[in-house]
Amino acid sequence: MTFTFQAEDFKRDSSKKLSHHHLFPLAMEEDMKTVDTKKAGRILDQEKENTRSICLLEQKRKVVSSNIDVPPARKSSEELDMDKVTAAMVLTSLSTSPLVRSPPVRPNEGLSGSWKEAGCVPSSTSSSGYWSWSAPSDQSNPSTPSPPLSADSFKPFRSPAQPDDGIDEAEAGNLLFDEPIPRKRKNSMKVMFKCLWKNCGKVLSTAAGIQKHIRTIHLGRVGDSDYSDGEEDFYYTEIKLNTDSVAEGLSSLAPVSPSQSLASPPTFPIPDSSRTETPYARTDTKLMTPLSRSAPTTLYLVHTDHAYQATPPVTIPGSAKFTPNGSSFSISWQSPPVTFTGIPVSPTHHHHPAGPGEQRQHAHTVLSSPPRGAVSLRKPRGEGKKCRKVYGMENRDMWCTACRWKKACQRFVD
DNA sequence: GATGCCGGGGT
DNA sequence: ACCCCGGCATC
Repeated sequence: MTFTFQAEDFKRDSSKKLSHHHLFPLAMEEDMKTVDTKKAGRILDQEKENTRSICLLEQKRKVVSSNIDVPPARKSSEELDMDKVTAAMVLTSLSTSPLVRSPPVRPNEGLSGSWKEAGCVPSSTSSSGYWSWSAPSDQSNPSTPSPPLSADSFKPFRSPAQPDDGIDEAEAGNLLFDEPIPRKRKNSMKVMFKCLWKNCGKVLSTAAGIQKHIRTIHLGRVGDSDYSDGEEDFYYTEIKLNTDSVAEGLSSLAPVSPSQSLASPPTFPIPDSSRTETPYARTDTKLMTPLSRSAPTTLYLVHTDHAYQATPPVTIPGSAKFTPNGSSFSISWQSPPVTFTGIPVSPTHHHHPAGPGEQRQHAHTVLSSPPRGAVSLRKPRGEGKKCRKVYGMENRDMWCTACRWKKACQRFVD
């Protein structure tokens, strides 16, 4: 059993975790072979995997039956049952503490892995990667918000009806955030669930609640039946309020107590994820990606330090005025992959934050037919102080990324 | 001269 | 994609 798990596990991770080789000499051999055969072609590989799976199952059977008297014929179904039970346990533990890296997950993986390879369910994680939160997909379709779900935030509230997914998510979490994460998750984490449906910012404290909300309100599932095809999962996200890192990052910024957002569900509860320079807080920011919000009348400067590389920032003008200075300025979070098409901004005043290409071109189309032939349609330099001016050359590491790269400043947009 | 940032190159 | 920098426009 144990051996099987290790070998299987190793096979799955072989492409990534080369550093673990010294732990499993046997597996290393296997792995090397796998690497070699990769060049020869996937078919061979597949064949090999299957054979190995069979061999391992055989081996497993021997080991188990030497200890326990089990009829071999029933073996597979029993294992499946145990699979489910273990998966349920794992999911339960996951739902209570999001980052429990519970060892039972791995053996489970091993087992399900062999079943999968035998042709049951293809594992999306091992082959094609993981969920991406910058999913550029259907922005055009208003009925599918397609929220940016990181594997990390996705994991804890997967419905137990899908044990396989739960396992995969767990693995994805491990793969994605292997190194620095453990200190992020502490018991100071508050978890809420926010509906991502357009113009609905409902926040509930339980996954079941939000699922029900989405089912009934948005998906129009009539009758309060508990039937769920898991679709709701895509329409809500988990809001983690890490009092530690947030407070850490916020120490010099606007004082917004996390509990405040807990106390006021109907309002928009996000603005505590402010700009920080700490990677941990930045990760948190990703977790708290709101997809849509009921249009606020105040100014929201939506950007991140890395907005230059990431999705373009969205600026919603309004009555309130933020005056950026060194210590406190815009509320920022990872801007969701939604294009705010209906914002009534007079084109002449659309001196927007220059984002990457797409946004720039958009500006050109909005601006009334720019003079032809002018090759360098350079936008006039903004008068606001930029990172360079504010922080100075000596504090270059405090600049926003764009400034550091001599790009249009993303922190102090004009 | 200082600053902002586009365009382009390196990895 | 990320990062850096030459060089130009603007202040």
